[in-house]
Amino acid sequence: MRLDPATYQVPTLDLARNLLGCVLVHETPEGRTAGIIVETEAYLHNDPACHAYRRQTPRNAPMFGPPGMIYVYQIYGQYHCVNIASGAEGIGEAVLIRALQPTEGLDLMALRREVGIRRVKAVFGKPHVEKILPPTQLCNGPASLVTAMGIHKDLNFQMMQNGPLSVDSPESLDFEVVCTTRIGIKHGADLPYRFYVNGNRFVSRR
DNA sequence: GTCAGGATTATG
DNA sequence: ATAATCCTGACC
Repeated sequence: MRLDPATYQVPTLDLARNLLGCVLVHETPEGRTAGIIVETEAYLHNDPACHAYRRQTPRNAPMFGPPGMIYVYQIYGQYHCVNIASGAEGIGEAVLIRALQPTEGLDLMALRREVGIRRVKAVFGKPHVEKILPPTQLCNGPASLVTAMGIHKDLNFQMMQNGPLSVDSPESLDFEVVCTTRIGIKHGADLPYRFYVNGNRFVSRR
């Protein structure tokens, strides 16, 4: 069942924490994929690592939308990451989804990932070699999970409260949360805005 | 118009 | 450790 809309109406750091254990679901013509959110990062309006730190621009506009708005952006020319806008409308904040524990559509996820890998290999000009991705490597990074879930830029500005991409209520809350510094950023690297499920094997950078 | 750089990933 | 890759935002 989809999260109650009120769930998104909390401070961004709280949302990042509360999203752990919830289930990200994407319904597409190819099939349904889903996974438990096991790692997130918060990006606040007064945080130098935040895309919305300076001003509102065409790219970061979804971050200024109402809580629950989807923000998909491209990074390093070839990857995409998905965020959920948070905080009051007009304030640019969001939660980055960094890793999932896959629960549904693992075959479809593997297929989507394989196509992505094949594309990378083609760029390198090397022959394609069949690669078998274990479940732990299907969604263990922000760009990996976006590929596995079939998330595209066309979800930008859409809402988690309705539409094909959604977050469902947790099936279990029987886990401990670890809070540490974020990954892959230069500015604000010392801020403890990363949250993950303690001991979970599906978290990135294990 | 120009240009440096990035919330990553796969490979060596 | 490093290349791949291109869009975005800053600046002139």
